[in-house]
Amino acid sequence: MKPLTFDILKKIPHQLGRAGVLTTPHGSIETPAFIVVGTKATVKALTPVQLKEIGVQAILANTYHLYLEPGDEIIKDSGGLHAFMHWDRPAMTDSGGFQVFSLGDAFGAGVSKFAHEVGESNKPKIYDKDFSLEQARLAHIDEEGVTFTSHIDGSVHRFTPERSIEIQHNIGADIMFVFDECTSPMAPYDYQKEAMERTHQWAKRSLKAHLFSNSRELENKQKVRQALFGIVQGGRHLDLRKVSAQYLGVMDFDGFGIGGSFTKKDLDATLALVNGILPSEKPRHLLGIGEPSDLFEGVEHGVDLFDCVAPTRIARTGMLYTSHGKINILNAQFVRDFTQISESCVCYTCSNYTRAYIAHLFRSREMLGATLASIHNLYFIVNVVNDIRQSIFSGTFFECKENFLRKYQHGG
RNA sequence: GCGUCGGUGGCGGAGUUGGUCAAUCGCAGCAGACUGUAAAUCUGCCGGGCUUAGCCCUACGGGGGUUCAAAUCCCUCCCGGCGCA
Repeated sequence: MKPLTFDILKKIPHQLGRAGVLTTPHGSIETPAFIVVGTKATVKALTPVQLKEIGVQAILANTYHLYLEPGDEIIKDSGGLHAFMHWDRPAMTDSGGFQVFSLGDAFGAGVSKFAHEVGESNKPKIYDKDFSLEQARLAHIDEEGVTFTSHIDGSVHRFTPERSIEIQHNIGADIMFVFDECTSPMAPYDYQKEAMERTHQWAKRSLKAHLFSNSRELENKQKVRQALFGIVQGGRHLDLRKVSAQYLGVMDFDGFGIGGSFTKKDLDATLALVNGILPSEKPRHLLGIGEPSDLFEGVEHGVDLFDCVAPTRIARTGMLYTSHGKINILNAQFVRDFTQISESCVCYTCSNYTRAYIAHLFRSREMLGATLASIHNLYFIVNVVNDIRQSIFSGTFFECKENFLRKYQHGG
């Protein structure tokens, strides 16, 4: 039996995009879908009840963080991630692969999921000439795996593909990801290639470890309920992306993640290429990307699942989505603004509170501000994707995209 | 009234063996950033003006003085705390 079934219900004509239903042991996910990030087995500032009220279909937790605290054994002994955090809908775990990047190459370097075009400098946070980023970084990579220095207490830990899978089995999410290496967009071509090849070897090892564990579980007559996604890498180079999609696409994964860092310019081309190669009957998850405009591009080019920290992270610093673009609620102009955050939004926050009130909460550092802002931003993003889904069924994807972006990007 | 300590930028509070002081730092304020969460975080600005990695004004209760040079020393006045009458 498979841990996952994926039914494609409707396609965007002449495009890779589609709408479907992904069914997991904890229920189904209507795709395309926005998966909410809950790194440490909690979506920051929100309760599961609030998440459900928003319409969140699934959450994504993180192997590295949960391994460090509270420890995957504790989660296992508590009955697994779902029981531990009281979340009964689908859940996924990222492998810790992204931390290879964020605690490694990206450490202190000011780089992230999106590379900026030339002209916008990525200013390193550390200017001291004698300061070695190489020494300061918290992750060191070799062929076998990655050695991490805990960002919490400085203790040293070792992740390999096999170890990541073992930890993810303990955590027990419905969908897991292979342990991969996410490279910096600044890295040279040769390194991107080397890292991609290493990621491919790790994918094989992850899959093997997963299947081996599964076969043992089956002998014990326990039902295997976890799915595993491979992760396509290749940085910003289309030739590498092609190789990666071809290499992983034929492997026995339940679905695929698309990882790495992009520029706004090369996201489209990369997705079109990769999703044109990956087997169409399996779900594809664009890892870590989810600004509104990215969602339209992603769906158009065949992405089924997204996750992104942006809506919750920026919410906690007072940045809110509106149909006319983002606003910083801390700006002076909102102090006496008694309208709702985003016109015609029917989320709990917009239904009951004014911009002036949210501004007051943020200015006085009241924690409810983070909660109300997170509710709004998640509702906004989740429903952008819901609207996209509906537009696929009604055959109006491009009208939907144009209408949304015209208002969102130009304030019209 | 006498004595004593103190009056610094919106606030708190450094600086008072004179120069490297438009003045540490914190708060408040004004902006910016954030895309598989080292993030309820981080960055910049924050007396005025300009051709803003720099320059020019006005500034450390008011006034006067000493000095090449004063927030820092002296005189005087005003205000506040405390003590004594």
